[in-house]
Amino acid sequence: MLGEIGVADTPEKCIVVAMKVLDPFDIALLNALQADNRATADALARTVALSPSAITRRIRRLKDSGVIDRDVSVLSPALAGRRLSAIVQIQLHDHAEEAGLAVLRQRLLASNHVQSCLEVSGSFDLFLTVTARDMAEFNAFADTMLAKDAAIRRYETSFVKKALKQTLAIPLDARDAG
Amino acid sequence: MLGEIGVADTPEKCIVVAMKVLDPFDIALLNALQADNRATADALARTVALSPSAITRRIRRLKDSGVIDRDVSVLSPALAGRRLSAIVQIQLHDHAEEAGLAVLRQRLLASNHVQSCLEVSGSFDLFLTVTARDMAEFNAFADTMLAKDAAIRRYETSFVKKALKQTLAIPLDARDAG
DNA sequence: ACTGAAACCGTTAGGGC
DNA sequence: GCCCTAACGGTTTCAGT
Repeated sequence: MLGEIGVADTPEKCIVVAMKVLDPFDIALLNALQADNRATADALARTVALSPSAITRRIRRLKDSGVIDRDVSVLSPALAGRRLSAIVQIQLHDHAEEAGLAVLRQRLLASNHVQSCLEVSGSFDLFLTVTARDMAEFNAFADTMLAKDAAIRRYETSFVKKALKQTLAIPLDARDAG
Repeated sequence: MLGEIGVADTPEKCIVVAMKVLDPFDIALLNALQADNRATADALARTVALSPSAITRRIRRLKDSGVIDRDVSVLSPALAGRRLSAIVQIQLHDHAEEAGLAVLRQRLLASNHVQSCLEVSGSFDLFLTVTARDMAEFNAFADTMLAKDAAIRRYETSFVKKALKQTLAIPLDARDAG
């Protein structure tokens, strides 16, 4: 569905395969949808200066071209607050084999306890956000997923006391237009 | 934006009041909607063993009661990959005044460069995920938001080399019912 | 300069809820 | 009533003659 990024056969234009460029209308639309994707075309038409049908056409196009990856519901932070969230910073072995790393990555991505998994620069290599019902479940996760893994040299855990903000929205502006 | 757990100070925040319990149908619905909130009631009815009209009723109720906080579009990771993401770990001054902290928190939450802001245990106090168009914009953010702030003792930045996974989904199961 | 295709837009009418 | 979808007609752009 979505092309791989940045294989720059053409320097500027290949943001997404089927999507030439994003014009200011697309930018406005994407920002609105990142805040509320259940807004009706009529409602969006009041914000974006387009007709409802033009809105729906563009949304359709943005989705088909893969600019919009998915549409999801976000549960209440209050609900999340009843659970346990942890930040896990992982240091890998310097000479870890790629095969072992691939297995680790795959296992982490497959686990629905893992909310985010980022490769980072610095003294640690991987950065996880982990969610669990309680400490027992987190310990089970750590024991089975992290402690035994041969590619992991060490890891450090910080527990989230309070989530003040969490979003995946990317703020776009005119400079993101093609 | 974020509700305190179980504290009903404002109508929108009191989650469990309007929502007595989540039964297994609600759990299944929430898991489905966290993956795809544009799924039609008919499609959901094939997964969840309920009629389409019952589905829409329940979704309506979950939204009104605040269990579902919001519905959003998530942009392509490929688009995000063109930008710069950073993890910023912040250590506050031991004797920082609450007033200064509140100002800092508010400024961080108001910035749309800040994707997540978490209070954590451990040697650092705050945990940020920051998105910026490029290094220049990130530096501008760090200079204006972090470097000058009196409440901040020090901060460490790790740059995201590759985002392998990012979601806000909370995996629910039968034990979350009741 | 002319033309035809393509990509837009906006307005409609029909169907569901 | 509102909402979504599909189809129609008008406008602009641009390549090629």
